[in-house]
Amino acid sequence: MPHSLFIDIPDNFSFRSTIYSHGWCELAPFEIDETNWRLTYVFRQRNGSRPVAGTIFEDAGRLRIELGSKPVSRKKIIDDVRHILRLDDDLNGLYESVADHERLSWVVEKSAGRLLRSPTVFEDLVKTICTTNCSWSLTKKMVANLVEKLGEPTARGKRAFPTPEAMAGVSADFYRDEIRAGYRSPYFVELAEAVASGKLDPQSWLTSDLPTPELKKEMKKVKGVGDYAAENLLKLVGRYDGLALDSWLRSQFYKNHNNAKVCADKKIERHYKKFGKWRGLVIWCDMTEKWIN
DNA sequence: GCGTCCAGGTCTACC
DNA sequence: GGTAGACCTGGACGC
Repeated sequence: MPHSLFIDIPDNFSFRSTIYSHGWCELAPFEIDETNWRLTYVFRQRNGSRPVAGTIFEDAGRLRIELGSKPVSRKKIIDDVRHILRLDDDLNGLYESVADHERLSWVVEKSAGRLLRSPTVFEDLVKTICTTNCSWSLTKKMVANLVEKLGEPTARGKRAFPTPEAMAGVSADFYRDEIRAGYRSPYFVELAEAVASGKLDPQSWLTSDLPTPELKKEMKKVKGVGDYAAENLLKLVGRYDGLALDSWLRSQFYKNHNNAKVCADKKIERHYKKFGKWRGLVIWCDMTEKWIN
């Protein structure tokens, strides 16, 4: 007998647009079923209890979470789902800024703009470092290795994303040899030790009062986090005033707005300047239109 | 089969 | 503050 939880769907929310908003749905312990439009994630639980896998899908106008076993805390699972799907984000400002735009009005129609994220900023931070200077296939492999080799198993064998403590418990050689993380290996050891010891609290970035440029500086203190990674993380904590330009985003801009010719980042920045604090989200929606539509 | 390039960049040393 | 060179990995590509 499955254990199911239900969440009402808020206005301006699209389950499909959200779970397919960027590549995160392909990174373990997320799994996406594009045939039936279901998203599975392995949730950590409180009190040292085993993680539990949950599959999220739309069911009669609500979101249903079908769990592999009875949860210790229903509230913890629901809070995590609300967080990863950005159910409580207010994107009215984004929609107002693109509503009359010839090329971008679809964002309103499709209720796009909610970027899927992990339950913890630590997990998003590690995953973001795994996206730097490598192919997407290698990113997926590194993250899958982290989950497979360091994640705690559910009763049925799926695994959660590893805790900072678990990641701090292995050496740089382990990251090199088992995770295939290459030069990122010592970065992961340093990061995990800092978070496990309480010296660094990435979760506090969600509610930080720091202005965005200052918060970005804080993020860049983490080894392996540069401009792109910090701006990607800023988006995941709800700040969209950085473009998070990477090679993929640049190439898409060249194709869509510059006759496939390379141009300086400043030109890209000028193009989206008018969208103000929403510009990071606007460029992302603009470049991923084909994914959603 | 082998060498080179480069992908959802960043760090360090040097100027 | 700006820039060159090094850095792991693994898939794609040319030869």
